[in-house]
Amino acid sequence: MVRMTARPLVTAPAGAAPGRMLAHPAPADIRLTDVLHALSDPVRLTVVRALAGARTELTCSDVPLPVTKSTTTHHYRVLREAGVITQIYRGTSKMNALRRDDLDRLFPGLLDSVLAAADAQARRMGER
Amino acid sequence: MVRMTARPLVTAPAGAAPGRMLAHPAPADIRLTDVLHALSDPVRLTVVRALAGARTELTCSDVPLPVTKSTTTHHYRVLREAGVITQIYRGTSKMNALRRDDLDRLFPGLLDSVLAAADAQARRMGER
DNA sequence: GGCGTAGTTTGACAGATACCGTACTACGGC
DNA sequence: GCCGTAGTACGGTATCTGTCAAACTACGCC
Repeated sequence: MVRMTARPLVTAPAGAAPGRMLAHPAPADIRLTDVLHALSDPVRLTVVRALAGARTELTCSDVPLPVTKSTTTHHYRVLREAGVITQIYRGTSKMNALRRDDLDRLFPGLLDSVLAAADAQARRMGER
Repeated sequence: MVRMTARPLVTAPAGAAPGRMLAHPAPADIRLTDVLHALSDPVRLTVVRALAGARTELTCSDVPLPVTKSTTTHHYRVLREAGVITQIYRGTSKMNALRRDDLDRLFPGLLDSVLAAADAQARRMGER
């Protein structure tokens, strides 16, 4: 049984100022209910689906969302704090990526089943 | 492509009064975000896990919860309205069951992966 | 340095939510 | 009919949540 690190993760570019550091929950602190809640919002589900389909990290503005920039900031923050994504500043942008490895290790199959469910839902909505 | 029924489902014992009828969303009206939200609450997740583990329907009070009866009523209602469970009155009680068939048809694998994730989380919390 | 852009902070708002307590309804058994 | 129990409606509370607007910070480019 491997004990997972319990220290919060911080991402920051080299030589970054404090305002450019982003705290993330350690894997051991990621809670299923927080993850499910983060994924239960339509806007955030759109973000996660986009990240899942991308070959690389995406900036916040790479994903068109039907809300303002400040609300976008809020949503990405929820995802980060729930442990669903990592974020790191790069220049004026912020790169986002799914914490696939962590999520798959903690909750095997969950992320993929949610993504598949979202695809199914979108298909159903699209054809109605 | 089979079009699913769009009419809300109503459960009621034979010859029941209106107050004993319970409306449920039709399968086509079940939304992934509503399901995920319903499952994202610790109390409701406890209910769902108990229902999943039971061989038969359970009454509301069969599942010990750390909240009052009125809050219990609220939680079961959220689950029903999200399409996660069915409820039907039987005498003074209300029988609850997971809508496994509907959920598996709409979102294949989702319920099982959430249940497995909840098991994993509980194991982790139990051993910490 | 100025400018434009990505993203943030702050405050506000309206609505939702989990929770409780109280009084109530409906039922089943005696 | 009475009693006990399962569950509900209602009102209230405190908190949360998604959203916006406005002002702001940080960066990269010229």
